[in-house]
Amino acid sequence: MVKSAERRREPRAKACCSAPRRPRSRATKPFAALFRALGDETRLEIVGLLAAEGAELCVCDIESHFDLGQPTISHHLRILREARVVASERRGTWVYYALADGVLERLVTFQALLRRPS
Amino acid sequence: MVKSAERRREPRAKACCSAPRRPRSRATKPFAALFRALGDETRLEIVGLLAAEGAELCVCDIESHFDLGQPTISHHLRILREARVVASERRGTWVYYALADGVLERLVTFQALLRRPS
DNA sequence: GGCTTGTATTGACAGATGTCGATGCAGCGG
DNA sequence: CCGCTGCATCGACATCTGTCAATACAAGCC
Repeated sequence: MVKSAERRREPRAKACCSAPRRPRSRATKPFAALFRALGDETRLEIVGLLAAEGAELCVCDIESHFDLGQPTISHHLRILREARVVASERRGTWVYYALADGVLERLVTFQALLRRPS
Repeated sequence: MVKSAERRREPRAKACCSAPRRPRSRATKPFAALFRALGDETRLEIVGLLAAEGAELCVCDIESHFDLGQPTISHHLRILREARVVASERRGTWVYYALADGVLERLVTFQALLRRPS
């Protein structure tokens, strides 16, 4: 019952938090915008849609999968575009959206940050 | 009989968007909460901190890295905990936080969803 | 030119979110 | 017992965000 091994840090010292404010170690910040863009069910579903198609979809195609107005879809697409999650290209009347290059790479890079012990 | 335009939306069938509303293909939804938790700079920095330490940190240790009040840090830690990004354990007076198991696996799973052509 | 369709932008609104100060609560030590 | 320290919760506030209706813009067709 008595856990002999206090993992780290014996609470002997009065102050546990003696660490003097490290210098903002990691480059995690550039990922916040990416995750914020992915942190909405509708947008994530759009991403899944584009991944499932493996190709491009025009806005009205995407819109037809949701019970949301066209301006709302356009709004979400803009957020995804500004986070470089998707890319758009106009062809004639239609604007086609597809997954942007490098999205998977960015996720892999973030994973590496988590994995590396230092 | 037109397809189920439940809302006030009546798609005039036309050229590009004839795709008949696929059945919500992917299981992307469970990831939205994860990404929402990661979609904040402070929280992402906390995650990077715990990954960098490769171990546990008590709240006051974490707090000392930010110019934010203790209740705010506690709030972010709760969000991370509820998204199962971190896990907490009380030992004596202190509560230690560490990266939760399975975070990397969840990211890998999401990547696989993006990678798979269908 | 006008008309029609597809998409983006604007303005407004309710609800969610990040932050703080104040307070509560749990453990430890006197 | 009492006080102290580390952490969580509460209440309030300002800001951000998702949604809509209305409108503007772009490109093709009559």
